[in-house]
Amino acid sequence: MRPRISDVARVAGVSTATVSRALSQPELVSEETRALVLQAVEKTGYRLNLAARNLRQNRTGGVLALVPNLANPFFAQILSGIAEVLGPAGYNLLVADTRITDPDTLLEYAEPSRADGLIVLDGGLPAEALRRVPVVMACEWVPALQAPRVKIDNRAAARQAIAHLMALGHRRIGHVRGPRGNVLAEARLAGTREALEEQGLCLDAASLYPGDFSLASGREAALIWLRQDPGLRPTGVFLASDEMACGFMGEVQRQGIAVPGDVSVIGFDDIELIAHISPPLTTIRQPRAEIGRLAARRLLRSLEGGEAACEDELLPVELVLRASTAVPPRA
Amino acid sequence: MRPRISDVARVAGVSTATVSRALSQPELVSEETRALVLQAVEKTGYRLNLAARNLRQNRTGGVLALVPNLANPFFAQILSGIAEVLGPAGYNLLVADTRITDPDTLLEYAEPSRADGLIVLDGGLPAEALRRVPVVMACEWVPALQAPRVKIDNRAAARQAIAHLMALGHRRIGHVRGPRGNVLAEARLAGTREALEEQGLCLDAASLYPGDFSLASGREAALIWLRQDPGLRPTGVFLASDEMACGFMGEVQRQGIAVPGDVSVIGFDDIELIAHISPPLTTIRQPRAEIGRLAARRLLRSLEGGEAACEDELLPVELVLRASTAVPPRA
DNA sequence: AGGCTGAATGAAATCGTTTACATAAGACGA
DNA sequence: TCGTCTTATGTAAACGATTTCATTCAGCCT
Repeated sequence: MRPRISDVARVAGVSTATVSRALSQPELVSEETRALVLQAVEKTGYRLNLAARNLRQNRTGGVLALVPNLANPFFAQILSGIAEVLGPAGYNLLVADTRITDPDTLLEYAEPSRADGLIVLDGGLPAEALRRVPVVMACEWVPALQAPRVKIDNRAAARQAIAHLMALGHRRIGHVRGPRGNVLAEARLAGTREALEEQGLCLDAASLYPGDFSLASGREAALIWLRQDPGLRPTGVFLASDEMACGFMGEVQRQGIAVPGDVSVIGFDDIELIAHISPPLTTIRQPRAEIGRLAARRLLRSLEGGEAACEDELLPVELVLRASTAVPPRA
Repeated sequence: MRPRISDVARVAGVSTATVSRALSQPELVSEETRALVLQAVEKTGYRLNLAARNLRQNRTGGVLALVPNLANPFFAQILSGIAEVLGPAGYNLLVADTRITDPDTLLEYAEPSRADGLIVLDGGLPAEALRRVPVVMACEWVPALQAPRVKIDNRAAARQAIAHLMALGHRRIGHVRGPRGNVLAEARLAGTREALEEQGLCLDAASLYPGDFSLASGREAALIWLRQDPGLRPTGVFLASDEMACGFMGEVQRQGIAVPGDVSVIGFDDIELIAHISPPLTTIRQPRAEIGRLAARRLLRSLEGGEAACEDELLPVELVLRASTAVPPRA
């Protein structure tokens, strides 16, 4: 049988209260008692039962991350940042994939007896389900939910991407958007529109390609682009995710189109891989691990300090120039 | 205040025992009582306190996955498979990154009061730390630990890759290995050696490149390869991970080498992206999500059925032919 | 000396469930 | 009709910690 706190108490010749204190609030017991207790712990091989502590303290010691797609490397790096902060602070990291988990179960998850707090990475969740515990949103956000958001300025980032293409001399510029309704996709699209309109250009329907952030949808966009009139189609394409940019570039290259000779391509996120393909992809870097760390710290503050201010935290992005963008081809 | 089970009992006019039974073992109470209880639950807004249940039942309801690197998409997909099985079975998925977490904390994690079971994805962990709860190993494995392993036949898979290159006519074949001491890296290297030796060839030192599965190390291997005598260096290279293959191919392409015209490249894993770059990469597909699912099922069996047999589970791999391999260039 | 303070400790209540055991009421066969 | 089962329920004891409150004792001030 596993030793309990009372076994330690007996061996040390003190009460369970003292053992408890010696272990979790050492400054409350005398030095000699503390030594006695630690010795008894060693001797008995005692290990704290977390369920018991959690019950008594009415907490779980865990933080739940709600991820739209665990298989996506993008989120993996955010999780990594979250774990980095949570671990040392004494919290477990629980993860749930919101696409896999059915809505009822999800409701059960976002509950004080499951987790002390929530980090939401999926902007498509129902706000009502998330009101029962402290929440921080990272990257994406649920518009109806009032809670701290740790994110980048997607609109400004998109403008930066477009500005880059225009600075190179591109005038026919296309955009492959993310999924409809997704907050990131909409913000990036809006930024694209704005940047173009400021220069008297406009994003016409033929230059706006559907997409869903996935590789496959980037490829589909390429297929559409390839069918368009070479004299009219965009010479520069901004894609709302690096994955799509990869899919796009791979497909046009296979059809004999040169990047950046015939078309410039710029992505979004700066996932690791795109620096290593040929040509390396120009992109907007998003500090993923940092977003995770910040979100976790923010949540810890809510958990420990009570109610924190609900301001958004905007992280800077960076335009990473590589070899997939260049001046447009001569007509 | 959150309603407790006794509040429900009062409202329903029954005892707490009956409420508990009505909720978790409905077949034990009469139909009318059950209805009464459910009504009372609805009315009071009662939600089960998991900490209390866990304490009483002496379980945690969680399974911990130990991942060597959360930021790696490879593991993300395995996690996805694990989550898919665990959720419906009523278990939480906890994850810990073994590189981030310090060893002491890790020891605390692999503990009955933290998690009911463990899925180990890191072969480099100390076996002693993992003996306190049921364990299943997936992909990688801890040699000293006797526990079920869900994995592929890495050696046979490597032989398959080499056989493919030889069938195309390659005679000078290179291998970029994974990190030293890693069980996967060693198995793939062994398979490579075997396959070559069976055909009277041998893997000489100049054709064995160091690596650590990462993109960057693939690129380094490419730099070495590029410096070697074009008449002597390998015409076909098998890399122990797709990431390395990407790094390798990207770098040689940038130096004007054609793939597969000048050198054939074959990777390992079949991560999604490599099907979309140019040229699409030939590789060995590993069923990642399936590995995760299987490992989770296996663990559930241990948790519920008691001691299960400790046999390894070998999943099939598949040689995926794409465009990065072809006949060797004429000398 | 008496009273007050603060530190160190212990006794016992508490957290919210589940479940072993006891009880009561019908059903059934002999 | 009487035991004997079965079914449905209730009572109360766990589960293993933390924490409130009370107690003891030494030190210090007046």
